[in-house]
Amino acid sequence: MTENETTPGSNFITTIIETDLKANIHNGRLATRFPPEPNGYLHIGHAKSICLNFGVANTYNGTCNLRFDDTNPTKEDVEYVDAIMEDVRWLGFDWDDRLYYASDYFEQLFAYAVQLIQAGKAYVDDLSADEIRQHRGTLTEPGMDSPWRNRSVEENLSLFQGMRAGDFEDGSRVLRARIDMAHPNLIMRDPTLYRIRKTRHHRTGDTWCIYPMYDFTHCLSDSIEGITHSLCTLEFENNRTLYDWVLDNVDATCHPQQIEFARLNLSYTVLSKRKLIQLVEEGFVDGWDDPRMPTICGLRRRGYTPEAIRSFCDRIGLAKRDSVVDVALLEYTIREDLNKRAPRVMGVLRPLKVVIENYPEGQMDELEAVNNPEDPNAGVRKVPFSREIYIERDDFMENPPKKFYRLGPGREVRLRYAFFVTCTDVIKDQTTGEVIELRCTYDPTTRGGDAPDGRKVKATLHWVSAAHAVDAEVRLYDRLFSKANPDEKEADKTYKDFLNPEALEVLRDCKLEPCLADAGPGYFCQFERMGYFCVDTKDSQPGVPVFNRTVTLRDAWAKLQKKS
RNA sequence: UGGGGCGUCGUCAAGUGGUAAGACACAGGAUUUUGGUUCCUGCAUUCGGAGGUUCGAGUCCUCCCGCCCCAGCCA
Repeated sequence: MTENETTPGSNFITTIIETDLKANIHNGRLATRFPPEPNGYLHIGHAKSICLNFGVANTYNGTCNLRFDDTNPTKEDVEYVDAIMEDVRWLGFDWDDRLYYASDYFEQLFAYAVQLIQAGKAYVDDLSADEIRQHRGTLTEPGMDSPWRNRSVEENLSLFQGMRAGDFEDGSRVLRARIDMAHPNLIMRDPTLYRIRKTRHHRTGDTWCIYPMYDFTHCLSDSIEGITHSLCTLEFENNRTLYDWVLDNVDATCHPQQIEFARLNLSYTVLSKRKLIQLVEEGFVDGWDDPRMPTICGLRRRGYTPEAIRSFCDRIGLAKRDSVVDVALLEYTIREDLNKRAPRVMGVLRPLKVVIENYPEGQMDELEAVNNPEDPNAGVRKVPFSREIYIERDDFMENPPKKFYRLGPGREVRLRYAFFVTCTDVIKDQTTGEVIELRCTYDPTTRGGDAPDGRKVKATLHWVSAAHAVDAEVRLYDRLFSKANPDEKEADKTYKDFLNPEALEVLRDCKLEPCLADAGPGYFCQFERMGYFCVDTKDSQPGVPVFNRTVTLRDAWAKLQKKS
């Protein structure tokens, strides 16, 4: 990847980093980390964090670790760690040998907890979860000390060892930091450090039955790894006080700086893990990699490229204010990337048969077509033309309105790279009145698409020779929600009520150019005038391709129609 | 109404006391064998509001308003 693709623009975090580097705060060292919990699939919001963390490491000659924050065995699974690694790699980032797991630090973390107990700064509490909540107080009232808050160091030590040894049941006791039950920041009212969970962990198995909490684990993991700047999202701002407290009250040598930034919100989509899970589990989509999903694997299957996603992340900026980025920007970045790279091909999605009456039966012509007008190196190809072809149903109107430039009775248009044709007759279904076929004549002197007499035509249509067409299924994808902010409160409605029924339309008798017969997974192209498409990685079979629409082309005509 | 944050164009976002970048979106126009691409043009006399300091304020001060986060043995 090129330098500027991974170089986020200047923002408040790069400003801090540059200042720190200049001041030699960490001996000129920069170390970041991307710390996902392996309890779900990565989505475009994670991509923002990945691009930030790996991006600044690249820019400032630092390092970025991949660390799994796997401290809650009830929610986590190796399925997710594998998927996360695949997605980070696919996005174009490399952690070299710096792959870590918080669970690797369980023994060290336990020792740090013992330090806290020995210093009288942590205690074993026998209160139930309910009682702890009741003792916590409220936003405006101070909490109350637990009756177990003043146990001796010896008793705490022995109890904590007992917790580790499995002597107590889940939920019967926790280890708590001994801070201040009247602290104005609720996070600091004797936060839980360890809980008992007799659950098998996907990496440590049954070695442990007590597991450290996020607030205790994260800062120490950062410290152990020598992280210099610990970048996280805004909802952890309150936790920073505890992050610093733990590091200040234990003999940690490295004290990273936690900096919070606003998480990504995208219009017309939801990004909360809880909602994404619901969409999958309740069958609103076909899985985590459903091309309608904002997950990395969904976007990948949809045809988004790593380059486009990185470009998007660079363009959205970074700040501390809550914001909603317009999904149009994401669509812009994929078009921008594919425009330069996608080969052009003709594909008729909703076919309408056209017979060229003055073109000899049984004859065939091979026309030369440019593979990509944006890329001379892409070369040319031959496209077969014959008496019977298909054009797009939307490219013909029996009673064309004012600004409709395409085909109509008696009108002449250009078939791309082929000939000028004029519509001479419209054939309809006797009973339904539906247009089922068009009769045209062609001008043989316009071969290639230019008229020797210099006459012009208002439209150029894509087409496919009927005899040579490849039949294919094409899936038209669109935005998952029809409402810009699906989370906005509206009388007894939830985001699920705003799912866009047109987010998926399956077309089964599409006619594609013959060169697409062997297109396999990984192939992407532009169907001229229609949009960018890619071969579906799951449902496509050799010889029977399935294409996914990644994004439409910008469409001035559609915009005009919408207006009227 | 405890504490922590945040308010600059429709949407993101620069700006760090010297006279409001850029991008997307939108609207015009030009070129075009994709109503695509590309190229031009327009798009905040004003920075949540009101006062104040200053020769000068989006930037500093005061007060007010609005939004977000925190009462998991989740992360």
